[in-house]
Amino acid sequence: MKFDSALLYLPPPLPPFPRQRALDSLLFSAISSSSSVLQLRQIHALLHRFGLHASSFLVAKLLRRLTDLGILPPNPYPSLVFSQVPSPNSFLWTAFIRSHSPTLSSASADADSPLSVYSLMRRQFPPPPPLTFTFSALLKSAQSLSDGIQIHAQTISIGGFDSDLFVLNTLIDMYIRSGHLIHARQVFDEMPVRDVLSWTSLIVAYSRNGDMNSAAGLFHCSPVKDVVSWTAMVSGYSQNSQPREALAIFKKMQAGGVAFDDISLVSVINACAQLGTCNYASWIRQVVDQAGIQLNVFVGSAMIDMYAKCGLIDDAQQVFAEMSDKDVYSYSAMISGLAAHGRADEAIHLFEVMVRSTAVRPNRVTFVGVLTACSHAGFVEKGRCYFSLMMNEYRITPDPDHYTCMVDLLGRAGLVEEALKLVQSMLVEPNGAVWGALLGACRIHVKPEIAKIASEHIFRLEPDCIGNYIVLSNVYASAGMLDEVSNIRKMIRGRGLRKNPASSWMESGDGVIHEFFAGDDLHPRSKEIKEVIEYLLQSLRLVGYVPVLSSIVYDMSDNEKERILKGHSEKLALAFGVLTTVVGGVIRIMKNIRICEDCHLVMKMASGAIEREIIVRDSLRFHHFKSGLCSCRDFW
DNA sequence: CTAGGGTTAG
Repeated sequence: MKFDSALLYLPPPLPPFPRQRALDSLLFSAISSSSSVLQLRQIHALLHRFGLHASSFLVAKLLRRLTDLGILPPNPYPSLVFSQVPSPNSFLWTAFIRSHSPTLSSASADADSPLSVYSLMRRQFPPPPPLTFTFSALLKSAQSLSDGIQIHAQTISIGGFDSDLFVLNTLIDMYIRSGHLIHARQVFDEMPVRDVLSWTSLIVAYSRNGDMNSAAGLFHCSPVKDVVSWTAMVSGYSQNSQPREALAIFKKMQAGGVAFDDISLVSVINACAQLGTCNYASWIRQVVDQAGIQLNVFVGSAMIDMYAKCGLIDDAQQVFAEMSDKDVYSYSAMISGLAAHGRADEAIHLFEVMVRSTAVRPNRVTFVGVLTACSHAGFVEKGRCYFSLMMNEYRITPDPDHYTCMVDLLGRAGLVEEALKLVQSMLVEPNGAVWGALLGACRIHVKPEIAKIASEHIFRLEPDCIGNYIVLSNVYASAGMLDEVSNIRKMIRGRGLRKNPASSWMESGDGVIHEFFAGDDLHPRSKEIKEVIEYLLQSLRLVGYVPVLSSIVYDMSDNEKERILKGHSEKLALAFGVLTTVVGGVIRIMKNIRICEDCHLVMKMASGAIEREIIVRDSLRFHHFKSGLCSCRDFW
């Protein structure tokens, strides 16, 4: 039997008197705008008073509002509300089915599942005709593939809806949610008609799977594109760490005359954060301002994060101050940013303000930020306090990220044995980062025995990560264990790993990136760069600079060590900065590994000698060098 | 009434 679906969309029959219709719509909007169960109960009482509690129209709205507020069965209230309607229509049944959506908590008993409510509906006499919404509600609540297939079968057996665009889109969505992209794709391929939603759903699914090639292929073929599908591509690239592609597709979107909105910009801001350069930061700020986009929590948090990652921590703070609404993301982004810039006191202060004077509750990410702040500043006791505060007060079970912070905190402060004990006491399996933090501590404090333990785990977890081998080799070299050093070298060769070279780079005013490798003379201005370094180091010697030869752990003559130190890539970048930036301007350098002691000393002294602020972003954090001092207070 | 968004460690 087929239904004429057009008939089903007719509005409910008009009530006899206009007065009552006005009352209906008054109550309807009252329900829509109510934000608590108490209010809904009061409205429900009003429905009784006016004899409207049997109205499918109003009760369906009431049920949907209850569902949105999370008042779901097994709470008896929705069923009570429903049961007061003697002959519910299809809309009300659908709302009732929706209210049985399985949520976070109790796996609902079979008798309470949306599907069983649907069977109940079909057993009515005469059965209310199902709507496309009915199947969409069922599909949305499907928890498993078999649920979904069963529901899909129902739509076919009843007929009429098996080729409905809305139902099929929901079906695609169901397959994607249950992780069956291939089934989703099959439905998509067999659909008689597709709209922009069908295309976008699949594009997003592919990009969440990390498959941007398939996503881009689909996007390219899609005959209809709108701001949402374009944004899906931008965010796909940005979430898959392809910021340049994200920006490229955003520019294409603009060129195509598609107006962006705040949601699109969030992904673009994110891409700029990954690039970490000031030019893109100021470009996107202009785009945001010119378009008159409000700094809501999404745009604002993304912006805070971006400024922090571009080394513009003051701008990040300014955005934070400008935001009228702040949530846990905004606070976490600001706290992590301050932590990365070594401004631990401010990070901790902000955390205290947040918990004391706002209703914002910290989450696990917030604590990662607070703990990193402590570890970057060497606040051992404070770090311990926040770690237990997190567990005891906020009932957050520490995850490997939190342990990484704690191991780093203890280990860097010299409590390497305690850090090892902490790792061994973990209830969750330590990951590579946790062991890596411990290994890093062993390098600073030369603990070859513990380094051996850490590296055994880390080589198992991250066999291809070259950095770990190098750190271990440096520990052995510092301890004078030369046999072990050559063993590591053999290991690296045996596993076919290659060093990715240390490099530093700078962005010039026109946005071009200039990259330098240790000891290279590839840059066109290499000759001048060398001259600047020579001149700079010589003048620094006059005010007491002595090369930190211990930064080179390998066995060679002091002259050779000095020559190598001179060629470190951040020194090349510094010299290039001196040559190319305006007098008095900030010199910003980025670096793919950690800065060495000798370069750190040179940066400090140079910042005083040439009266320039120098900001170095190494692989872990920012150093702000100014007037002969570093923001890290020489603790890194 | 189904498609796109922000904070996380070595």
